[in-house]
Amino acid sequence: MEILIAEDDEQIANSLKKNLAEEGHHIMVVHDGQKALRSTDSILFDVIILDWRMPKVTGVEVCKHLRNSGNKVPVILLTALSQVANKVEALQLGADDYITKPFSFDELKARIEAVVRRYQTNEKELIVANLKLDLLSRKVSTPFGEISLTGKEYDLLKYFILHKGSIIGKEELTKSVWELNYSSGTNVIEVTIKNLREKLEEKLGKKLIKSVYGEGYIFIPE
Amino acid sequence: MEILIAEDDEQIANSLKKNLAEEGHHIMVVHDGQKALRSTDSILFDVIILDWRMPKVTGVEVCKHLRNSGNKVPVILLTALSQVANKVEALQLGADDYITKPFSFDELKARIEAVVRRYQTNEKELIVANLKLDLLSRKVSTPFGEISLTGKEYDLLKYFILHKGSIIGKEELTKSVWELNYSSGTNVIEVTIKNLREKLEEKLGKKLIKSVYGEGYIFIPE
DNA sequence: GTTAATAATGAAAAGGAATTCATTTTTCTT
DNA sequence: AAGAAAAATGAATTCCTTTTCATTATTAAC
Repeated sequence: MEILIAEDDEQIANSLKKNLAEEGHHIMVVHDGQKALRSTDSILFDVIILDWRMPKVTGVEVCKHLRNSGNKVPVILLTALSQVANKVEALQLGADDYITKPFSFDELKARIEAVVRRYQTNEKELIVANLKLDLLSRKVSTPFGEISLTGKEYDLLKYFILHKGSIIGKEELTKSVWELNYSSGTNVIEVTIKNLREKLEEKLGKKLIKSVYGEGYIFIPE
Repeated sequence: MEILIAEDDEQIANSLKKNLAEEGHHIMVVHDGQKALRSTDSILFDVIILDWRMPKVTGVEVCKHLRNSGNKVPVILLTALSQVANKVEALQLGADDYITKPFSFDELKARIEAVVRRYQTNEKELIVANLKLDLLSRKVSTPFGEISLTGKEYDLLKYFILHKGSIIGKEELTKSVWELNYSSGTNVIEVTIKNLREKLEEKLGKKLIKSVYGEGYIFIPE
């Protein structure tokens, strides 16, 4: 798992990094909220541990920014015992959990597993390579930002992702994506695929949908 | 909301019942784990508060039983400060959260709202009265057939259902449903609500969305 | 290299969703 | 009861999505 730790106390940060790395996770540590936000712009983490009090941008502000940007990565806040009232605020602002210092590593580990399990078993996201489809909001995000797709483009992309690695013929697409709304004798499929390709390539810089002459298309994410 | 409290300390139980009832919730209190399990057999709760230590069946055992039966109702465990190691166990056994005594009512209230919100938004369907929203396909079905909604109408209905029983102001709707696409100085909210009302009433034969003059709207499914 | 079949492209048209507008109705205060 | 504020309504307009169209490009067969 990719874990981001934002903690300005170096002793705590190092201890967490060491213990979590021993569990086989990939850990990135930053020491202020601004760097935390910058990291989330280009890396998809599985969970983020945020200290409450940090220089420049507080943990709560980081969390708020993530949620406002539509980023649902699990967030655990580390808090001091005195800040009870703020815990209410934190949960309301979108944190998945918080832990009160001092805490045991086992406790943190269990909480990480719990929030990640809830996140992963949502089955409400399709993640492939650098693409993440949120199946409820129908938003498509990448490390380079969100891709704005129309309804048809979204349905088409979802179909491709669910059948990645397989050649999909045009007739299959008419039945599965267009359903009853398809008129034969037009090239609406080619046009829609072209538009989807443009949007994906603009963001990801590579071609994910390949043509197979006379047979159809195949989605290869890498 | 229907809330089950399983707590053998009568003082704590009564205090929680009183405070939560004042928030408008329906509270059932039992004093041991066996009665808690029996209650869950016949009542669908929105959330369950379980004390860790209880006669006959402990809170952890109740939780374990629920999860083994496939019951995903949110569970919050109340624990004493000394029982850190068992907290790990509790989360791993499927508790959604726990609170360490002593705690403030505001903290409990916030955690209840957080786990219930996650529970409600985790499922792929929202079911309320005669309406069922399929959150993936965005189809709305009733016993009398499917209701064809536009994207905006669907988002609006979903928001109402997620906040049923609460008055929702127009400004809140602009921020939550329209987000950045809202132009002040128009009556797009009123028009969209009117269109949604028409479709719901045509199918269900009753008015679910009520106006509160000068404040906003409230969704009451029954 | 040529030809036919298939795919891609730029632009326009069609259709539907969302918003705006003008007016009417309802609600609350006085 | 009257007037102001808020909400609802019918219809039109605007905007966006989807499809259609004409043309060009690419691919495969010969």
